Amino acid sequence: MGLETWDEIRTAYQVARLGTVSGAAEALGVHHATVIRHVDALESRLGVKLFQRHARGYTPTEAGQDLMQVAQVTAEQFSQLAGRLRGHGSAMTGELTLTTVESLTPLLVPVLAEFEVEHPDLSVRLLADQRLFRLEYGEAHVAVRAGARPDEPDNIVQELGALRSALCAHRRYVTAHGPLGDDFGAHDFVGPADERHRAPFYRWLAAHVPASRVRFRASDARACIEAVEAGAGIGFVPLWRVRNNPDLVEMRPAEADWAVPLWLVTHVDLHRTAKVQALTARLKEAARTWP
Amino acid sequence: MGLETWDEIRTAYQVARLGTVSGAAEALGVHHATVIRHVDALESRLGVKLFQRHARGYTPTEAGQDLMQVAQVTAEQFSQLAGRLRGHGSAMTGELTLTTVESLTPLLVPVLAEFEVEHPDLSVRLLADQRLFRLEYGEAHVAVRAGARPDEPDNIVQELGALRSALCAHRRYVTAHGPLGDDFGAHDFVGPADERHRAPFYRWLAAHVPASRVRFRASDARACIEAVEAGAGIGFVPLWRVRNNPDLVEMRPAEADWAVPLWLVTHVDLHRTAKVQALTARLKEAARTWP
DNA sequence: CTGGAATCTTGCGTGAATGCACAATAGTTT
DNA sequence: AAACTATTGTGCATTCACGCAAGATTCCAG
Repeated sequence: MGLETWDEIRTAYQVARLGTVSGAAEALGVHHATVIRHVDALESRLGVKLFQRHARGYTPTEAGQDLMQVAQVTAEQFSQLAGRLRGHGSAMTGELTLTTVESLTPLLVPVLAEFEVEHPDLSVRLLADQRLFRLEYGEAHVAVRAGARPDEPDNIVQELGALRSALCAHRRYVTAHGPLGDDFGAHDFVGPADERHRAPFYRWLAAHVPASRVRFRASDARACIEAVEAGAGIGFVPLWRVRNNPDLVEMRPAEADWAVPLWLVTHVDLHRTAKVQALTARLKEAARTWP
Repeated sequence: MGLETWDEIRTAYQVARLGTVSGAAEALGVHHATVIRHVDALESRLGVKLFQRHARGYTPTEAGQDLMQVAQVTAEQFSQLAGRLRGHGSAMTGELTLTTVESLTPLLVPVLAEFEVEHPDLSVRLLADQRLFRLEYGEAHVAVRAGARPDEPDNIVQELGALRSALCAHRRYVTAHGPLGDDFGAHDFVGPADERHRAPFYRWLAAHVPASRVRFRASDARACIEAVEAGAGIGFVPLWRVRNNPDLVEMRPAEADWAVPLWLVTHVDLHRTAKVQALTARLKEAARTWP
């Protein structure tokens, strides 16, 4: 209680610094009367005289000099702060956090690593977990989402290509069971624990493959892929993973219907910052080279 | 340019600290609409988003966190300042300057020395010079003036007794010239350089002693007294000085008309401070013991 | 000593900032 | 699932702070 109006302190500071009400008023861009009222209010609330008034101007008392010194430091702090804050919008410094689902991290990590090298003052953080990190609370600047188009308010959504998958199996499985024809009865499949899974390729699976032929089921997408790579059967594997694993055999090429759309999501408050703009541009550029 | 409204920074600080507009509004004692408007104004003027808005509250961005840290320091500084400022009015610390004419310093010095011992945190300063120090510009807190009652505006004037003088001479002079009767023709007097001097005892001198009998004249009061003490003739010497000098002889006792009134003057802005009150009380107490 | 310049001071009218009320949204609890 | 609470967002009326201008005082110069 006492110094709750910081603007009045600022006014008193200018008066103490310049010595006259008129000078302070000009420096502050306000009227003399306002300056006088601010000082009067401050003094009466504090119960202390800050200035001695005379016809030549205002001379600060000891209390006024004390206030002036404190306010001087404050003014400098705020000035520096203003400079830094402008930078926050346009400079490439500080942290930059991207969140996504775990299964996409192998795709994103190379892009992020390259991006971090290009911007040394930027500390890039990748937040991947089972749970969905929300942008609203400032946990991340950018999110890469898969599946249905996000439509949360205050979020800006951009297309980021699609994640195409092929029906694959380990070459050991192929040598044992032969290629995949139109008859699925002789083959083992890998699928989701939940038969009603919403992913487009799993809807295709449920529609075209008898449930009895899905011999391995897992709730986690990564587990399903690893099962395929271990030779448990035929399942959907993202094309980028197929390229990196020579032991995998494409039993049926990727169909357009199986593609899972990817979305680049940013919070509207952060979307215009240079950092976010640079990263989203980089991600969209990289997405064009994805299979 | 940018952070000129300190109140808005204070508002944003509370929002960043408490996380919600409502909480900040309650802490600040204003309506939450005001808080929103302050933050909006600050952001639009800076061109930087300070907060991410969501239904749970406001989460500070990096810029907002930066502002919060700076404002936190400022808030603490101002809080400490407020404490100190209250002290300035009621505590006995810092400087305390008293100004007077040179001739009164021997009377005041003992009182000030005693006062300084009683208040160790107080640094007492005595400003005495030929020129008159004015209280208006903060050069001194208290002034002791002699002569006509000061009537400068914004100054508080209190009576401080009177300076009584007697007509004295050195005992050598008395042995040489004899005592002072009603005939002044046989005596030598010491008087002011300006015959029309306004001091009451000098008016008496001009009225009762022929100018030709004033054999020694000096413009400085101290010089006149020293001339008397040196045996140059009969002159006016303050009673306190007579008491301290056994060589002086009172040729004619002090008359009430000769007394020079003393005034205790303080600036209205500083009059109520504890320091000034203590000193003026001490001075008035000491004045009662003066001859 | 008299005019002039600069300053502070104060009453008055206007406008911008504030408070209020209601709406909308999301999270929480029953 | 539904009611409840706590939050933000916005249009409208009001008030308070601001700018303006005239007055008062002091200091300075000729």
